[in-house]
This record gives sequence, C-alpha cells and structure tokens, in this order.
Amino acid sequence: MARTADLHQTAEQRLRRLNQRLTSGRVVLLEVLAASDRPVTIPEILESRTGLAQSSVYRNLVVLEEAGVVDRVVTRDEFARYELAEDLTGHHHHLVCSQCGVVQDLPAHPALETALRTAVGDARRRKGFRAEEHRLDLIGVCSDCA
Amino acid sequence: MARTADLHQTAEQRLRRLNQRLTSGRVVLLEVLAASDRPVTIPEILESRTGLAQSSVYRNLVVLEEAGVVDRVVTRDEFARYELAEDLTGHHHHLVCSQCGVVQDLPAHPALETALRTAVGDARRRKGFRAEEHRLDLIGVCSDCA
DNA sequence: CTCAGTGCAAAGGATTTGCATGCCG
DNA sequence: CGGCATGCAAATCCTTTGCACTGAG
Repeated sequence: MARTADLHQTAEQRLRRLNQRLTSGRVVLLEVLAASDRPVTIPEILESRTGLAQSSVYRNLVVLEEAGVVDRVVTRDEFARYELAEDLTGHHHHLVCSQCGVVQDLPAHPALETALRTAVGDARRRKGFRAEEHRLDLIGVCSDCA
Repeated sequence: MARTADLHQTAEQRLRRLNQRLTSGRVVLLEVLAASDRPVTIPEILESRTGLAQSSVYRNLVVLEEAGVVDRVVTRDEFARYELAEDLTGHHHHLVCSQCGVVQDLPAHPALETALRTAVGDARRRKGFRAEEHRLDLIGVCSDCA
C-alpha cells in the first residue's frame, strides 16, 4: 500500500462508494498526507501551497474521512490534524508533545495490543460498551523540545 | 478523597498556589463535576443551572485546570468536556460512543498499565520522546445506543 | 482600599455554508 | 446536459476577551 498508485486506486474505490470522484485537489491532499510520517494540521496543508481554497481543503478532508481514506486526529490544541487512514498505513499510536503540540506516530507494540484487547473485554463486561477501535496518545516532551 | 469537604480543601490549596480563591461559583462547578461519573460538556454545565454566566464557566474551568483540580477532556465532537483531575478520582480511561458522543469512565486495568509503561519506554528509545502521561480512549457503541 | 471574580456584550478564530461557476462523465 | 467540485465571501459556533461593577479580606 506504500505505492502512490495503490493509494490512488484505493482512494478512488472508496470515494466511488459515496458517488464522489478522486479529483485533482483530493489527489494533492492525499499526497501531502502520504509525504508526512505524522498527522498534518490544516494550516500546514494550506501553507504547503496546494492551490486549493481553504474551504475546499476542509470540504475535501471531510469527504475523504467519510470515505475512510483519511483519519482526523484531535489533540488538545486548536486545530485538527489529518493523516492517511490506519488501514492504509498500519496501526499506530500518537506521541503528543505538550510543549510544541507536534504529533508523531509510534507503531503499535504487540504486547500492548494484547493488553488493549483485554481492556476492550473489560469495557464490554463492566459497561456494556462494544469497543470497535482505540486511540492511545502518549503525552510528553518531544526530542526537539527536551 | 471522595468526600466533598476534602475536595474543597484540596481545591482551595491548589488554587491558593496561583493566588486564586475557591469562590462559590467554583464550588458549584466542582460539585457538578463531582456528581458525574463521566466528563461533562460545557453546554451540560450551563444547562444545569449553576447561575454562572457562560464566560464565568469558561474562565473558571481554565483556572481550575491550571490549578490542577480539573482535567479538560478532548474528543472528536464539537465541545470540550471536563472532569475532576485524575489524581482526585483515580486513573482511568474513556469509552467514547461514536453514535451519541457520550464519554464514560473506565477505571484503569493493572495489566494494561504495565503494558503502557512498556510502550512509554519504547517511545523513549525509538523517538527520544519522554512520555509523562497517557490518554486511552476506546471508541465504540455505548449500551444505550446498541 | 485593593484586587480577584463576575456578568454582559462584543470579539476571535477555526470551521462551515450559500451561491454562482467550472468541469468530468 | 446533470451533478459533483470549487472559490469566494459571508455566516456559524464554540470560546475568549474588554470593561465596568461587585465583593471578600
């Protein structure tokens, strides 16, 4: 799935299910996200000179998220971040720097995932909650801010 | 720490460090949060007829957070949620319903915490990231929405 | 008195939407 | 042609701030 062609094809298929097209603007957005190994903020996308209007960036990211091609990542700071959907890039967690706000990816750790499955069962038993996915953020200080 | 008197005393101490007082409005906010076993949204607080102006609610929650008495909880939906600080209520994770947005608490599980410590070491080794805390959300469907 | 705290109204800022136009199928 | 997609600008909506007033110490 690392190859650009595969990404485009997958995105196109998923968009088509919603009767939407893989337009050039959407391709550009996917390329910006694919070029980053961490979630990207919307200001960063706008600054990367995609040629897209601000409203188009917002609108297209919503569409791409609905299509399951990208994930929206929410942290405590003021803007939303986006990255390619986890099923395209592999399951991972996030390292959130409490100083500068940057978010890095951390590939999942097998032992941790096993423990998380236990927690999912626990939630089911104790709260009747059917967990379908999880989100783990480690908050601390990144190497740049240390 | 379950008793209201203790909560007030602790809150007052922590506020005093910032040269702030435990005013009646702040007491009301703490009571609203203490009465809930899950994070509460600001609209919910406003609807609970605290008698506080909207701006005071926002302002006081910021102060209480700075004092370390409450935690701000961010999810994917549009508003912020608050709950008593973890050191007052015990470490826990969140169950976020993807249908209705409600957030429930789930007390931490020992085996999971152990695995998380491993992940923290992993982040340190691989990314030079010094994690100080973590945030785990299980996303799924709550018992009401099922 | 002094200064934190409060209410009200206005401002701020990220995100969303209305509308007319452009473009792919 | 028909409908999705886009740009621009205006509107939204949660949240923050300015300002004058109140109140505790």
